[in-house]
Amino acid sequence: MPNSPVSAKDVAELAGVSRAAVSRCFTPGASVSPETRAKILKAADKLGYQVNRLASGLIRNESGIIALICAELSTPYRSQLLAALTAALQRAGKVALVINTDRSDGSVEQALRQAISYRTDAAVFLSGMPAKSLAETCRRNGMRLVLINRDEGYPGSLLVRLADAEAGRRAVGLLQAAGCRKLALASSCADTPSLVGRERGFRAAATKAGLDWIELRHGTTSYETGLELGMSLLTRQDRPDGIFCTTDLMACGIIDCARWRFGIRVPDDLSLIGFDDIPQSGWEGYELTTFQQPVDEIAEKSVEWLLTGGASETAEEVSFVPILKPRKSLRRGFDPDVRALP
Amino acid sequence: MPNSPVSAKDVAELAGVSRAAVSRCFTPGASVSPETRAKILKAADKLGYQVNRLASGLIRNESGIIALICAELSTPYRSQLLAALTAALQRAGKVALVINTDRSDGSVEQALRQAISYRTDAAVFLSGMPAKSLAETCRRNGMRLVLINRDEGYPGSLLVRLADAEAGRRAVGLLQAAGCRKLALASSCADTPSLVGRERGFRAAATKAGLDWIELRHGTTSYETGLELGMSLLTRQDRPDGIFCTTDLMACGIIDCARWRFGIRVPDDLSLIGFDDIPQSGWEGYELTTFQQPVDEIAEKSVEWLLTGGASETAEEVSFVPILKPRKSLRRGFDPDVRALP
DNA sequence: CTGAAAGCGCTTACAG
DNA sequence: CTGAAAGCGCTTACAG
Repeated sequence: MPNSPVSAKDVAELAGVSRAAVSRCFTPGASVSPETRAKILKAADKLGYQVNRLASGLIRNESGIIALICAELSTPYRSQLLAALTAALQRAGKVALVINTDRSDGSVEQALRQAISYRTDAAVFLSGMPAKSLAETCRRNGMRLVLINRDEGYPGSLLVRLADAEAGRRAVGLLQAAGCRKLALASSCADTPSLVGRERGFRAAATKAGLDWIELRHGTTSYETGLELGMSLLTRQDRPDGIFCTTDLMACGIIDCARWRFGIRVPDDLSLIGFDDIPQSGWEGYELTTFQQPVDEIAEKSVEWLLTGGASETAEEVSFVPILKPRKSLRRGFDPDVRALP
Repeated sequence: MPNSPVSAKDVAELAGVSRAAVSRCFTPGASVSPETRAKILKAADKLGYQVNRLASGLIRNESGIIALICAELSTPYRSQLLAALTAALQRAGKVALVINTDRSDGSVEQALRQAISYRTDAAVFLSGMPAKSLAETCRRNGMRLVLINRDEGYPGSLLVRLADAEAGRRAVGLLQAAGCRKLALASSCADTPSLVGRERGFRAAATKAGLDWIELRHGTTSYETGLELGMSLLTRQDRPDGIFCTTDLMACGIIDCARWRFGIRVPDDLSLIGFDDIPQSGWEGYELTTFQQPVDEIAEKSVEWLLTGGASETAEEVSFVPILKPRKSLRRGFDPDVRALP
């Protein structure tokens, strides 16, 4: 029972070649003759040899590891993005190191230090944002950064943006078109760039349309917050009949609050638009009209950039526009031909 | 702009000590005098030094990386377990390499090979199961295995089990106590050890009680399957009034199907019990009575075993019993003192 | 407590 | 195409 994994040396001996030849055999593009390759492959297979990526990463200065830094990863939207990212990474022959961050101070910094110590080729931030100095350290170390749904990029990083404000703007138009008289903007206090963008767009459009609207922000970005948002909004004298909620998860809470606590019918008495298109939005109890985050495209694009891309000095940026996913939470009678709408 | 990360050598030079001293300074338990330690720490901090875990892993034969192998990780239950596991690992100073597996052949084998090539200290299987020969290879390489909700363990591995059959059994009693006349067992065709165990327990108890029950299995383990299960079950002549569904996700589908497609009231006309206790089960539209998987304890225990534990030759095993989480999907009037029930 | 030296498993110029 | 040799950044006996 050999307690040590087989190394290239073992394979070389069995195949009767040098360790360099073995190494070449597993290096794409290196030159080995068909005969030696065959001999080596045979020996490797027999011994169950796997290249030691720790060693090769050390020498080649490329570990093949990508850090995925993320808070609250069990949340529907996050876990979908995480799944898409790990899958895309795997298809590209890379591997994902998942690091949780929590609300505590220094948590993202610590995550990034972990990433650095494993010499990950890159770090993808699904949430949170590294301090500029730390980002600089990463870049010096040849580590690439992709920032998803963040405000600003850093030199040599990829910023993946979503047209959040645009969605907020469109929500106002859609709610109006659905015949809503009293609009509300519901959000959490998380103040992430995504939420802030959606809120801003809503405000801009509502202002422009000369509308008077209610605005409410509460707690964390969760289902429970949706419930509380619903409690506040739906007990008001001037109860809104059209709500744009910055997140599907919270919107589900509002719907449940409306339906089960107040008997308010969606969409008859209340129209609602969310954002994200989490799986639950499609469930029959919700049927939430929402803006879909193109999770797969985001993942695909991020990985593609990671793979190619000379480390440019400027911050690169890609933008996606969330696609409206019409379901049943907007009052009927509104024109289903969405393209014709604002 | 130095494009190479700082190494122990740089720190040693700046601090005026040997590279060995620097290494010791970052090795718990190694002997360094307070003065040299201070000098080194200062220099390291100034340079932004981070120990290269690739190199230390190589030399110490311990990478600090744990592979988490998992299919469909964006599913509510899986993503919760994944979050718990990564968090527990981080608290222990380890790091999680997340590998997706899909339904395709050889997918788990490939995942495990990835893990081996990164010389992960261990692999945790959240789903799927490695072939015995591969498991043996892992053990020879000093890699530990933890198998969650699997059927059998391997020598030197930890098997984490849940009392699935027990839950299935209790479900029958609870449904009976709720006054249900016609029971049904609803599941997917996934045939995982967990599902099979729950099904078996149900059957055993129903048989023992001399009950006649309907049994239906369908598709994958998903919300959509729940919908279809509902369609089949609720259109029957002898429509059941009590269902044990092996998974909350599917149970949510059944509830929605009953409520929105047939106007069947839960729990008045239909009682339901699920399994997992995913967050959605607590949402107001579901209020599903279910058995809770102790996700945090499972994660905690797994990591603890990973940290301690001489590699014993036998397969170790821990069992958890899922806790009944009473909500509102069981018909009222049934004794809320759950302890008194079967 | 400390440093010089050997070695982990690999890759990559460098000759041939 | 192939091998001998140097070197990646670290740790760990081994002396002192």
